[in-house]
Amino acid sequence: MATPPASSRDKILDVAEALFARRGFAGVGMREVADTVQLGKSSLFHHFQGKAQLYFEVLGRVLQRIEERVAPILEAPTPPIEKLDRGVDALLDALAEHPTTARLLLRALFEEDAFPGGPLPEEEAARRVLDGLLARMAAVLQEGIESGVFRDVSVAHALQTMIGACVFHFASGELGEELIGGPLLSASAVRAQKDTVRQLLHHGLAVSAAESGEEAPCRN
Amino acid sequence: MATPPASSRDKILDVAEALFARRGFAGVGMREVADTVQLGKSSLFHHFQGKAQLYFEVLGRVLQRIEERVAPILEAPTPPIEKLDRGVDALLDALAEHPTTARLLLRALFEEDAFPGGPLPEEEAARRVLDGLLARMAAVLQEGIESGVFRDVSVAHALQTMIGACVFHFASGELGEELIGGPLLSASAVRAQKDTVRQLLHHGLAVSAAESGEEAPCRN
DNA sequence: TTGACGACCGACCGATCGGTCGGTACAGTG
DNA sequence: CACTGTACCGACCGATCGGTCGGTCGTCAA
Repeated sequence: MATPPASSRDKILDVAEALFARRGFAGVGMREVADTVQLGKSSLFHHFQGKAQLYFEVLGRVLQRIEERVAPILEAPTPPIEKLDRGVDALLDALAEHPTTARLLLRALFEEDAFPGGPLPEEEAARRVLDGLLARMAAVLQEGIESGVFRDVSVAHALQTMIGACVFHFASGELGEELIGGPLLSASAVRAQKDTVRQLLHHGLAVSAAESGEEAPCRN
Repeated sequence: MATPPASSRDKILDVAEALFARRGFAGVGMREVADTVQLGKSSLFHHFQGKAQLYFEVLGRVLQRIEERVAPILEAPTPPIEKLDRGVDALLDALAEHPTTARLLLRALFEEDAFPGGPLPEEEAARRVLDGLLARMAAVLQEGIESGVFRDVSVAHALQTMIGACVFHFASGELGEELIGGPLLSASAVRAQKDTVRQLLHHGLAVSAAESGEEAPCRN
């Protein structure tokens, strides 16, 4: 339709995503976005109504990407422990795919001051995607607890703790890289983080066979 | 010295802490800080060299508060599992005490763009406090793993996951309040979060008696 | 050839940004 | 009394902010 590789609109969204993740909504100027895309600042307002709309469109796109990966797994007719396992796996994959995602989402969580002029439709759309995802995750936990395969913890608190455990690694930036001694998104670091989270949840959330009755089956 | 209840300097720090936590470094203007403290904007520059110095002084104060609570526990001559238990407890208490702390720290983690004019002394001081705290936490994990009471996981990854699990709840804001259906910092919510984290770590990180005792030791 | 249209731009707007400057009020000290 | 230092302030600075406006250019249909 427009430029050969990607439309200007998509390029703006890509650039804005990276910048908003790095510096937050208030820390990014439309001028900076425009310069990076190599467009005039006025052109941004041709594609988007304003800074806020651009921001929420970026946010919605990111949430959509995650939902596409995770939601099918949580809806599949599989036992809750498998949903948990594969859901966490898919979530971490999604976070690892784009280096900006984790930071963008955490920042968005903090940016809860109401924007002037009432909520934009893009904001509400993004919110709906997030709420749906959270509800599906909570349902899995609930199901696992009711069927006795998960410990009897508060669903809400377990969900919050789980999210924190998953997301933090990918948002920890320089600090995390110093801790780990290498890039956060290297194949090995992602694998190690998956192992850590899986192990923590398997033993920490799921009731083990040893506890529930028989012996402890050793896997992997 | 100055005003009866608290010095202007401290009031500025208090207000700045709340505002930086809510809107981030770029989202807060010196004017807004000054208005809230009911001082002229110029007066802020009498107490602090500039916005960046104010910011890092706020950050350092927060980290100091946490270190004072947590460090003694991590240094005590107690078994690692008890250090973990009581350390997490103290950390969560510290986060619960000031509603702004968790957000401020997470935001600071993202704000890693170098500030113009090289790093300020306040920035380096805050960084040293944080590094020391992280090193002590890592040491506890290392000790636990070497003595066989913790699972053989990557110290760095476990540390990151643990921090995420602890901090996220207190930073989750409106979203978290909707999830748990009440204020994040109520006594009951804090207790529930402590229980969740403790349970997750106890079973997920520590090797249980059932596992380590008789049957085949589960490693990987 | 004309006209409509989408993409794009430079120039500009009022507001706000971090920060400076000169000055006032006052407490303490000799 | 004069002098000094601290706390504080209003006015102001250049730069940048989000956003608007009028207009140009190339494309495509009639």
